[in-house]
Amino acid sequence: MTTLSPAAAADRTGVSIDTLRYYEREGLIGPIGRSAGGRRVYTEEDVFWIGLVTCFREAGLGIADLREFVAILRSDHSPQDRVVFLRSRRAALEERVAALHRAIGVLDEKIAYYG
Amino acid sequence: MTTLSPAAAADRTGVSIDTLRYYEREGLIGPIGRSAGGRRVYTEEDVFWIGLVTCFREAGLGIADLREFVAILRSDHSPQDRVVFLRSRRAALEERVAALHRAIGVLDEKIAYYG
DNA sequence: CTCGGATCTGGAGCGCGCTCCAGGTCAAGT
DNA sequence: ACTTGACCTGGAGCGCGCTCCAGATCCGAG
Repeated sequence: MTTLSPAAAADRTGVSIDTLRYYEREGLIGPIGRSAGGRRVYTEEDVFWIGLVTCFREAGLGIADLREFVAILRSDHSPQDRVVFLRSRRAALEERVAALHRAIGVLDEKIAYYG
Repeated sequence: MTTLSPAAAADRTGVSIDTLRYYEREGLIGPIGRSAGGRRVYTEEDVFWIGLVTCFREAGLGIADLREFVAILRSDHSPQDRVVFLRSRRAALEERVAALHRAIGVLDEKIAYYG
């Protein structure tokens, strides 16, 4: 199984080493395995999960939101509970999309005015 | 012409008095007129402009972005320059929409998995 | 005229999400 | 063995966007 050093993981994910440690402290990823000497060893699975976290961060979710997300997915909640949670998160993201479209609409008005 | 006290303006716009002052300091709105005694007097036009700023804030634009936006719209730039700027802002917002859709897609996968 | 609530200013404080630093450890090359 | 560089931990620092506070001023109600 291929594993990655902290530097390699940072390179692969586009997330800085400091931020990877921060995410781990906050419970968003990991816990990450360690080598005999105590260095972090990232698996492909870790990298995948970091990708998910990054995706949500880019979408504007906060650290607390993601912590909750991780907690729900890893807990022993029923599939129904998970779906309820996931749908509520989805609705929140749709509302952000709507806010963006409102702003884009304003820009389009201005562009039409000057264009 | 109807004008509004700070409290009324805050009530109408949903923006706190402190934040209205902050936006004014930062050059996002105003300058707001003053009464004989030095209190702020908000016009309907001010309220409209605050609405625009709020719209962009809700869409995730930062204070610096909005300051630039205001500066461009108020300056004597040519219509072409304004349109170029507005289009670049529009593209940035579209990218945010794309990021949100990626995240929504991830949620949909999870929902499909559990649902 | 007095009282109390709204507002003023300048500046401090705060939560978030990193980012950086000091001081020490581990590991590979020479 | 020695050097060098990546990595470790705990904690400080920072930029953003407010939010709150102290102390002073204004102004409408009684």
